[in-house]
Amino acid sequence: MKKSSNNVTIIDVASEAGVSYTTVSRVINNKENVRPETRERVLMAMTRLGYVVDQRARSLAGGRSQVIGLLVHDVGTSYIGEIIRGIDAELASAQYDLILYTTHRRKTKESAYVATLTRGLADGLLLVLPRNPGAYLETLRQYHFPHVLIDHRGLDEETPAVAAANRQGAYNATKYLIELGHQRIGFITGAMDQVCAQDRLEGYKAALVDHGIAFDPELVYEGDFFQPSGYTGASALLELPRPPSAIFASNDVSAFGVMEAVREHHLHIPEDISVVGFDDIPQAAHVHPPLTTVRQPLEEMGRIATRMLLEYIADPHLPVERVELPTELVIRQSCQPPKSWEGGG
Amino acid sequence: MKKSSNNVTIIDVASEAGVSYTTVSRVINNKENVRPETRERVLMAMTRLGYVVDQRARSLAGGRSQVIGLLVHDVGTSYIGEIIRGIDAELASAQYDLILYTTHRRKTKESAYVATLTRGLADGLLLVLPRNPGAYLETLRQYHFPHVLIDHRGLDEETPAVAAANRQGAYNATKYLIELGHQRIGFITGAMDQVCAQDRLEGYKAALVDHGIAFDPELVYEGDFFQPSGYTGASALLELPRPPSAIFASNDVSAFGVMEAVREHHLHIPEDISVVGFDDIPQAAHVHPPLTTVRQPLEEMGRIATRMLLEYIADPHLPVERVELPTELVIRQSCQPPKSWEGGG
DNA sequence: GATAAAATTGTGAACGTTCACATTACTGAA
DNA sequence: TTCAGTAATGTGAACGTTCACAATTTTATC
Repeated sequence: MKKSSNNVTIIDVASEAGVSYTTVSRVINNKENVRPETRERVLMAMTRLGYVVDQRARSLAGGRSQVIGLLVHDVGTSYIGEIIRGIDAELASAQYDLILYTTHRRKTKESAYVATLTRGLADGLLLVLPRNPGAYLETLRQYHFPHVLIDHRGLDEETPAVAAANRQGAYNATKYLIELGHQRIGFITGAMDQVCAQDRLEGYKAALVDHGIAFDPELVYEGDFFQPSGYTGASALLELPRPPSAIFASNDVSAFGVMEAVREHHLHIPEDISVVGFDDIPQAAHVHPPLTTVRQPLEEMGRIATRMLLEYIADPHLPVERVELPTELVIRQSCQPPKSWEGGG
Repeated sequence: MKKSSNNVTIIDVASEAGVSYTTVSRVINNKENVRPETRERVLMAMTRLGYVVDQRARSLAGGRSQVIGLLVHDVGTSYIGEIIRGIDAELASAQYDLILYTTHRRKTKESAYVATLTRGLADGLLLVLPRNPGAYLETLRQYHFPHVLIDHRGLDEETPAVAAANRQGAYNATKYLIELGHQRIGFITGAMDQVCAQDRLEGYKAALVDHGIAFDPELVYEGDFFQPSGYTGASALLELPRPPSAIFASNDVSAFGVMEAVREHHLHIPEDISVVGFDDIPQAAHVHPPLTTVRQPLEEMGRIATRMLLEYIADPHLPVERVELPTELVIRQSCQPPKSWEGGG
């Protein structure tokens, strides 16, 4: 790496301070049993020489690397962005750094990849919404490598995880639409290989049933959480012989697609059709009209997962913890009672 | 770190394959002068034992860490997200990983912090829009640590950098508005301690002058690139005795703030007032009406900067390269000729 | 003032690699 | 067959730490 010539090491500091290198190490790591004046002398020498610890060496020798890994499939979405923000905040106070692994890029066998991670620089791993968690989790568990899942319930009860109350959120949003008077409510699903997408669909169905509305498969369009799927899904729903008076999309981004489709059909939100999203990403408040959506506490999820992970790193034998954070319906201006509705309740 | 017991090292592989550990190292690093059958044997042993290289040891011993650092002040914005996407794509093909450093969090002296970075795991550093580049760049240069600036021109011609043609972009957008017939064009600046914000203001001014329109300081509101500043700026401009017929915001996010303010004044875009942004972040296309904006090739900037950085890492003595990528006016539906305008040109 | 106990400091090895150099094995020409 | 020259492999040290343990100093107790 040839990191310049002025690599001042623990040994340089030691001779500058007139002590052994172990003592310097003790000072760095705030170990006890160092005489105050010695500590002081070492500290002085360190600043005088501009010493800074080499994480690689430290980690190799058995310490912590002070780095945690974050495994995501795509950076750059505001969904991930919000989560990272929470992680970062929590990491900052623990003096940890963050290494980013994106899954979409590797060709290697997933489990082999995870093995690399565990040998790598990270002390622990955060996984956001992994596509095929099986491959990862098994390896991680086998290596006893600290890890926490975000926005995913994992394979079984033995996986530490932080998720949102997806089912409940979808239930409440659907209930809200029903109570506004909607009877035909379209639903755009997320990527159905993901548990959260399944949960949201379930919540939607449950609310219908609980309110005496028959579930109509015709009103459900299988999407994938991306905007185009919201667009095509809504287009299909709007062209039904009996179109819905409201559409509930499984995330905000696909709700934006729905809004686009509605506009192209020369209909207005919320006068002609109500729209609800899920996530409450920042721009949900800033589209027109502002989107009513189910708020997922993304930043907090990142925060809590990080806190859990740091605890596992400190003590790998802590019991498995699984957190489900509440979701909250954020009512904005994209919903109103359907046109045909004659009031009452 | 206690990374499980099954830490298979180069030495285990060596004895499994019946060669010395150096030979294994040679195979791993694809060095020449290894007999094909020996190589084969080592490879077999590696897979059999599930060997995976320890980056920390490799890096310590003088190799590459295969990690580059990314210094940003805030993750979670789609501006950064787009850039990261480009970086990530480029890194993937080079088998590099990405470590994220956020500046807003450290209390330590900036230059001391950078020193840490250079001793850390990264082989090089990418800096996105640093707040006070002086502190960083001096240290980096002094340490001969490979680095590339993104979206910032740096202190002098000696800093490798990738930026966008901010001045030209602002010029063209302003010109576009003028050619639509606008004479009073409001301008919301970015954070004026940043060069890109200064450049955009300059481009705006230059276009006015070139088209014989006197620059009116009353029409310029000093913002900070965030949405609220766009909102308050536009509110102020709209309440002027002679309000502008178009507002040009220095980035998309503040343009969203402008749109909000326009709506609150019960005016319509583009009928009553035209709005232009800068950046072309993904949601610019999805607000209502879709925002006309100056496209900055964010992803490409990340990509190119990364490619440059990797070259510097491979050969630190390469000459300093400075790239300015063109910007492009993306015309959507947020602009039209002003109401009062009677055609002609 | 001697002695054990406790606090402080130092020593040596280890972590898993890469690199410079030394050694051995192989090739082909005299 | 012998010798040089090259290709292939091995050896030893180094990278900068931490950790277990050994050695030393200080403190407290009688």
